[in-house]
Amino acid sequence: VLHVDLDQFLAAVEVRRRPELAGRPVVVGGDGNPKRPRQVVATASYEARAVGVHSGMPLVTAARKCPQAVFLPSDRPAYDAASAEVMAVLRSFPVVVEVWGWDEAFVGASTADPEALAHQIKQRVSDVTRLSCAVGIGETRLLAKTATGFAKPGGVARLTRAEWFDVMGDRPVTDVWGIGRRTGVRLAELGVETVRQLAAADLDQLRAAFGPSIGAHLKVLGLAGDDSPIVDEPRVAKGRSHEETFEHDVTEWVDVEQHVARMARLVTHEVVADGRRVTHVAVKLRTRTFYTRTKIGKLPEPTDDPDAVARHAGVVLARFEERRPLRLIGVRVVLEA
DNA sequence: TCTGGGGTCCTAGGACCC
DNA sequence: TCTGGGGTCCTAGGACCC
Repeated sequence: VLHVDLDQFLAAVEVRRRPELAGRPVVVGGDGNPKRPRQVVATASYEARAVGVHSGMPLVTAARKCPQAVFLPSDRPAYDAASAEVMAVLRSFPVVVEVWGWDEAFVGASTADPEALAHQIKQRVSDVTRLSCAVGIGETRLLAKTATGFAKPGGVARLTRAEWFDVMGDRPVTDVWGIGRRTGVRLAELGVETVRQLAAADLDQLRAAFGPSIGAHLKVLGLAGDDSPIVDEPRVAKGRSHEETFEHDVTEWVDVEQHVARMARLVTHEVVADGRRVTHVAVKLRTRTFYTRTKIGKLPEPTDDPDAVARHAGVVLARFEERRPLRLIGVRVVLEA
């Protein structure tokens, strides 16, 4: 398994079309205006990261830490296109390519010299797209993905099963891809803090605490992952969503209704263009205090009619009893298989 | 650090039925 | 009718990822 991960992807795409930005701290996110609140960093260039700017940080904070940075709006179509370029390069090799988001892919290959293949991939991606990437190599997705962390930026690294515990064994479980902060806290309550302890943890205890599926999965993660094959079948979308955080809270309920109807029609148009039909529609609301609730309703029958989805979204919205000012309104549709 | 947007998967629990 | 067990469908919410 090779894991290919583009370096500072969004920032790199921006620098590619504006070469004068090379070497400068670049911060991509929101509408590019760091004075406006309620926006966050999508990607920071390495120059900006060097002074503490990172993904998820409010733009306002990033501007304070790095006033000399160039702030740019997030340009989704540009990143979609750049991502497609990179994936096409990967598919030009005799390998299986499993796309994993905008800027990552797992590559399944049969080769005696994976390092050589990794360097060829890196070289061709660079030649064709002028974007750089890191490549991790391993016997499982998790080993390859973990190796990429050591390869960044722009390198090649390999992590074998045999090396797993030497490298990861004493690290906190949250260093493992797929284990977040919450699970880290719950594992700590069971006395499991390191990757080595997770690998040795009692399976029944994990299952009792996390459920049969997740419990077993956690132990597998502690053991460097399983060797489930890389597949290149295009993933069929399960749903589509659109949400907006407003700079100023939406206080009038009629405005909330209009936003919900607009977003419902928007996402329905998008999925209908892909030949899909909508089975459920969900509405998400978030107040100023970050109190967030979602309600979902099933349509009487699958539909491709944006107005029908908008009407049903209105019915779901009406089930919310509290009508406080909202910082976020969102709509998600679930798609017929 | 006053906290985006777009996804996926899993679990719990209630309703309902036999 | 002081009351089992199993199954399915549905919604709410948690958790994680990029």
